[in-house]
Parts: sequence; C-alpha cells; structure tokens
Amino acid sequence: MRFRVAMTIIHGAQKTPRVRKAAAEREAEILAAATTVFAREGYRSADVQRVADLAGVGKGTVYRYFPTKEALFRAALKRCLDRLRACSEAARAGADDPLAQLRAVLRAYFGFFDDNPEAIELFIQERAELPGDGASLYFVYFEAHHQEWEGMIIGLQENGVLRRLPPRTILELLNDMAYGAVVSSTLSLNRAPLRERADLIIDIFLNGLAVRRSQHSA
Amino acid sequence: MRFRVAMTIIHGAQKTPRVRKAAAEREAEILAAATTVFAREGYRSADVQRVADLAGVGKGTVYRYFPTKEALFRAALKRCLDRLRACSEAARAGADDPLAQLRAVLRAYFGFFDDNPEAIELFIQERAELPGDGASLYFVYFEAHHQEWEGMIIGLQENGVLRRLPPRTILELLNDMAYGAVVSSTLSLNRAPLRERADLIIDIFLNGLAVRRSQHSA
Amino acid sequence: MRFRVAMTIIHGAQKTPRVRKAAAEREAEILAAATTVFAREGYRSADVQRVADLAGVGKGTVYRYFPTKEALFRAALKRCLDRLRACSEAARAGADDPLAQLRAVLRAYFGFFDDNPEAIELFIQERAELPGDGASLYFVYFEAHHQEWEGMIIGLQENGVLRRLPPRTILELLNDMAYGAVVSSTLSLNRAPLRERADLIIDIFLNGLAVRRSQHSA
Amino acid sequence: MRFRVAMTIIHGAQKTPRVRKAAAEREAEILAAATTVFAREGYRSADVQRVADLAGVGKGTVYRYFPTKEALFRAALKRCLDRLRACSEAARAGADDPLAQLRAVLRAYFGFFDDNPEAIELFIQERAELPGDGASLYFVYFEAHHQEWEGMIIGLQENGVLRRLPPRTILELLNDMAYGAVVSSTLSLNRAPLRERADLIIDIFLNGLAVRRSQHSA
DNA sequence: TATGAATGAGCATTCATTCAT
DNA sequence: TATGAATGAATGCTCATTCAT
Repeated sequence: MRFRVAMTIIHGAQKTPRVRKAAAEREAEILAAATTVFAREGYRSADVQRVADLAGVGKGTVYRYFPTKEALFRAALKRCLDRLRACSEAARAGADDPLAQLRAVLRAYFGFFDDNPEAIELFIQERAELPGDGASLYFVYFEAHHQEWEGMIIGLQENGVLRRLPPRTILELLNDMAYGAVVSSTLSLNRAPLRERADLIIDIFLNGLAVRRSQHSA
Repeated sequence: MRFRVAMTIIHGAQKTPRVRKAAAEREAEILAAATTVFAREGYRSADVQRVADLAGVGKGTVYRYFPTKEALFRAALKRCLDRLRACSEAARAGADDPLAQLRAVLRAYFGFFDDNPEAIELFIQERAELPGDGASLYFVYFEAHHQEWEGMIIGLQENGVLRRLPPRTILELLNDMAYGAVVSSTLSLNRAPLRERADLIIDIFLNGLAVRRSQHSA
Repeated sequence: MRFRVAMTIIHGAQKTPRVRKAAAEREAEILAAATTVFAREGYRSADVQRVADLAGVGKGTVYRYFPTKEALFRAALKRCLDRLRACSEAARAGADDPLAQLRAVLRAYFGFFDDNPEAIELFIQERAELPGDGASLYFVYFEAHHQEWEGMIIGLQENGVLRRLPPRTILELLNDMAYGAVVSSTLSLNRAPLRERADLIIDIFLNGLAVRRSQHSA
Repeated sequence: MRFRVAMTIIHGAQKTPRVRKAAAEREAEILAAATTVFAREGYRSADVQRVADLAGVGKGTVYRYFPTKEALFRAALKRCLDRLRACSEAARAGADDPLAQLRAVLRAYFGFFDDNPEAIELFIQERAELPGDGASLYFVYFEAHHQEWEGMIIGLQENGVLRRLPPRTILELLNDMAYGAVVSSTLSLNRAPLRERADLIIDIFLNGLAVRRSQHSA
C-alpha cells in the first residue's frame, strides 16, 4: 500500500534534489531493490512501484533501465546467480587438492543461501511464474559452467576418490542434492541453518547412508 | 468515445445443456481441471474461467464447490499429496524387508512424478505464491506422516544396514535428495525420466559417491 | 465451446491523447461526473466506468483520486452538502433581521434543490445503500452547524415572533418539513418547482394551516 | 453468507418434510421475509437466497411466486402501503368530527412507522434503486386515495377550522411534513419515537411556529 | 534524463435467473 | 409443484506500461 501525501512544500523545504548518478550505480540500486521486493512478495504480487520506492527512484526510471517487469526480474535473478558463482569460484580457488575444493565449494554453496535467502525465492519464483520456454536460468548457468567443475570431478576420479561414473552424472547428482537441501530448508520450518548441515550432507554424499563394512573392520 | 462490441459467435452454439451430476463427481472433475490449469499457467496467471472451461462447467459452479481461487488451489494440491502418499504407502506395503521397502518407496516416489508432473508444479506454486503462514502443505504432510516411515529407518539401523544417525535426520536427508532430484528434473531440459535415474540415486544415497575402500579390498 | 469476440471499432479511434491536468481540476471533474452518474443510476447500479467515461478519464484515474467507489460517492455527497451550506449561508448573510433571514434561508434551501436535483438523489442513495454506521452525512452536517442557526431562532423568540419551544426542536421541525417537501417533490410527479411553493410552505410553517381567529377579528 | 453443511442423513433423521401449504399462505410468508430482508440489507444488496432461507422455502419457489426480484420487492412494498392505508383508514373511522379524524389519522400514520420501521426502508429503497419510470408507489397510492381524504379537509374548511386553500394543496403539505418527519427520524440519531412527537407536529401544522397574537390578546 | 499521472486490459467474485430432477 | 444446482453477465479494483512534462 502506498501513501499519497498531500504536502505543501514550505518555502525553504527541499525536495530531495534530483540526484544524477552514474547509470551503473542506478541500475545496481534498482536491482537490489527488485531482489528484495520480488523475494518478499513474489513475482506476480510484487508491484513495480514498490521496487521504485525502495530504490528511491520514480517508476518511469525503473522502466528506463529495464523494459519490462519480467526483464527486471530476470536481471535480478541473474545478479544472484553471478554472485553465487563468484562465491563458489572463490571457494574453489582457495583450496588446494580436489577433495578440499569439493568440500569448500559445497560449503560455500550452502553458506551463500544462508546469507542470501532471497536467492532461493527468486529461483522458485522463476520456476513458478515465468513462461519458461525452456530451462530455468539456474540450469542455464549450470550448463554454461559445468565444464569448469567437471575437471574437478575427473581429478577426484583419477585420484581414486570418486567412483567412475560419468562426471556430468555426478555433477547432476551433487546439484540435485544440494539444490534439494536448499529448497527444502526454506519449505519446512525450524530446520537448522544450512551451514550447520553442510558437513553432514557432504559426508553422506561421499560415503552414503549405509554402514561401511570397511569402517567396521578398520 | 470508443465502442466495445461483444459478439457471441452463434455458430452451432450448442450451449451444452445444463447437466446435473453427483456432487463428488463434479468436485473431482473441477479438481482435475484445476490441477491441469494451475500446473500449466501458474497460480496467479491461471484464470478461474479456464478451469471452468476445462471442467466443462460454468464459472459459478467452480465457486459453488470452492469458495475462493486459493481454496481451489489448495484442494488441488491436497489431492496430489494424497495420491502421492497412497502411492508410496502401497509401495511399502508391497515389499517385505525394510531395505526392499525403502527402495520400493523411493522408486514409487520418483515414478509418481514421472506420471504426474503437474504435482511438482503445484508444490512449487504453493511455495512461490501462497501467503504461507508456515510450512508448505508438502512439509505439513511430511511432518504428519514421518513417524510411519521412521519405523522403517529404525529397522534398517537395527539390521546394521543404515548408520546410527537420528532417524529424523535420515528422513530429512532422503527427502531433500529426492525432492531436489524431482524439482531439478523439471528445471533442466532433457533429463532422463526420474524412474530411470531412481536406482542410481538410491545407490548413491546408500553407498555414497566415493569409492568404497572395502570394495577394493574385497 | 463458445467464442466471445471482443471487437474494438477502430473508426476514427482518436483515442483522446493523454491529458495532464492540475489535480484539483481533475478531482473536480471526476466529482461532477460522479454526482451525475450516481444521481441518475443509483449508487449500486452505477458503474465506475461510466463515471470515468463521463469525466473523460480512464477508470484507473478515478481510482487514483478516490480509493473506492464508496469514497467517491461520499466525496460527491459531501460536495453537494458543502454547496448547500454555502448557499444557505450566503442567503442568511444577505438579510438583515432574523425573520428575513429565516425566509431567505428557506427560499435558498428550496431553490438549491430546484437547481441541483441530483443532490436529493445522493441524499437518498446514502440513506438507502451505504452501511451507515450512524446518521447520514446530511444529519452530521445538521448537527455540526445547527448552533449557527440556533442564534437566529433565539433572536426570533426574543423578538416575540416565534413560540418559546426549545430552539433545537424548532430547527428539527423546520428541517423535517423542508426535507420532506424536497424529497416529496421528486417522488410525486408534476409538482410545481419548489421555489414556487417556498413561500406557502414558509407561511404554513409560521402561521399554521388553521384559520387564525385573530385575523378574522382584525 | 450461507452455510453448506455436509450432512449424512442418519437413518431415522427427518428432513423437514416438504410442506404443502395454501398458495396464499406461502406467498404471505415470502412477502414477510422479503420485507425484512430488503429493509435490512437494501434492495440491491439483498440476496434472493436470503429471502428464501428466511421464508423457509427454496429459491425456485420464490421465483415461482414472483417472477423477478423487482416484482418481489414491489409486492413487499405494496403490502406495506396497504397496511399503512388500512391503519390510517381505521383511525379515521374511529373518530367522529373531522378535526378529531385528522389528528387520529396523523397519529396513526406516525405510530405505524414506529411499529413498522421496515416500511420506511422500503420507501427509500424504491426511490433509490428502482428504475422508477414515474412516481414512486407511495405517491401512486397518495394519488389513488387522496380523494377520500379530501372530503375530510373540505369538512374542516366548512367548519372554519382550516384555511381556504385548495384541499389538494393542504394534503400535499400535510404529507410533506409527515413524510419528512418520518424519514428524518431514521436519518438522524437519537430522535424520540415518532409517536411522542406526533402531537407537537400536528400542533405546529395547525397553528404554526409563530406566536399567535390572538392568544396574547385573549 | 527523470518523473509520476494516466491508462485500460485483466480477473476474482457475486447473484439473478433458469431448468433438470 | 418445489427444489437447489448450474449458469454467466456484470463489476470493483489492480497494476504493468506509456508518455506529457
């Protein structure tokens, strides 16, 4: 609900002076506002006016930067995905051997969603409400970048750490599990933060739920 | 002044004669239509008129059975969940030992979504667009019934098959993985049917992605 | 399946170019249109679209100025009452002694409804269709301003012109009579304009229908 | 708001047996219900279903007796007017001389509305919401029966009680005043019952608000 | 360039009326 | 004859998008 304020500008009172900002800065502010609003209210329910209000610009300005509501949403989503990728990439770069990398990346992935819960919302919104003439942007990213990760998987297989399944299959399984854990964590109430569950999930992923005979014999 | 002319093409204009049916039958038809339309168009975008058209009834009739669009949606969702549960339950009842039960249930779960892809849509719609003053109905069901499954898990632990983690934690992990696989399968293109991937997923779940040393030593 | 074809007759289709106006002016135009439409069609039957058409604006613009149909109606009603009051007040200010004032005010009152028959309709609409958790706006005005008129009555009593009844009672009687005459004048057909009947009504009010003995003896 | 009760008729439980009543009785019950509902909710807002519920019949039955909602309303209104007339007529018949008759009739008129406040509502509803291609039914009755009352007026003029104005004019004035008092009484809050104000109103009508010089000289 | 007033297509919901039983 | 399930036209209100300033 917006407020319409009938205000007589008292002489001396200053209307926030029309701030002229670098286009890139404006765009970033609008995207941040859009992310918040879309996550909170859902794509359909969200009012572009709200985004404009939160960004501190006029509604027309939003449309100057993004031609439609849908484009605005997709840009906000893309921003989330870029940040998720940057986050994962940084984690990988900070670890040495492939197994440490794998763990680091998964921890970063889970941590990202603990810190940016709006991201989950945007993923779900896209899936739920956008025409989606194909895969969602999340999986477009997955496709676009999975080669980068495949190397890591192959390395782990050559080390004898991972089973010899097709690397792509392994990545899909990892993604399914991680994505499922993330989405589930927001669907059910009172789940622990993802970060706290990360190590267990990684463990299960690597070693399975079943009792390892070798562990007993060891 | 502009004119808006509304023209009904008389054509054969059969105006399907008013049919009276048993309430339960009508309700079932409307729910089936609602499931299809909501899954195809999304909760917000879906027009109740479309549901009515597909069900072959007047719009008023839809409102006679379900007081609001939201109630209609929730009823359609509930129907899906009931069917999913019936399906899983039947699978469990058809298997003898706990491990066979676990496999059967997971296969049934995946198979259900292959056969009823609309169900996934409804789950996601609910998450995305309904006020949701708490957990989604999916997880309400999970809560309501997880005791039934816990016995199965405990049995597997006593048999020395599953690790001694809290049964609830195990169920959550299973659910995350399965749910993630299901949702992912519709997000990305060209994935194999879930049914075909089920055994692999179950295998990974039990035994992990890592090479089993015991297998080597064996 | 039946078809509904919506056809916009393009014709000259001038699509009146969007005009921007001062808010006060727009509001006044919309209120004038609302008064006409509500008076002609009744509150419930009136379609907000009709108001918009008559005001020469889009429907959304009407809602920009008045948040609901009811608010629009109340504003139109208030406008009528303000004008009625201004009219009465002007009449009083233009007369010297209290008796002349009383006559002037009553004449102005009746004249107002001759000139603004829509006003009567709005009064009746309010009574008939608005939730009205209390008195109607007409009587709220009556309450709010009757002190101003009471002075006039008291003056007439001190001059020995009016009987020593409670001034408020006298005002109520005057109002009942005047209001009744106004409403009746629109209910029955072929009544003379109120203006023409005003002097007779005032006479009856002051002197009664009964023969005055004193007049005979005089 | 209606309730839809899903009730399993337990064996032995009796559905209210379909009562077959004289048509006239049914009609009277429906009219009474309609009067109540229309008065309480207003013509447009009133739901025919509510009338049916209150009358204890099916909706179809209401339509069997009255072809449209409007016809139902008009019939309810007519019933009120008939009762008002009967009431007034009885009062007149019970008094001897014309002046006593006049007082008795006015008292009966006011008393009627104290006892049947729904009647006022129906009068106002008719005025407010019915297409009204002419005078309201109230004034149709006034026209139809005013000759009966004219005799009374003429008698009072011949007795030297009332001024020699056209009898019709006098009746119109009486009606305006009485009608105005009745309507006003429901518009403003906290007015005394009409019955209590009746004698004062009659007094003012006959003798006026002004001080009677003759009374002083007497 | 930035703004926000103006627009009108779109949609949920209601309810008078019909008609199969 | 009595019923109430079925119908669909009608309408208040929203909000993405446009465009005059």
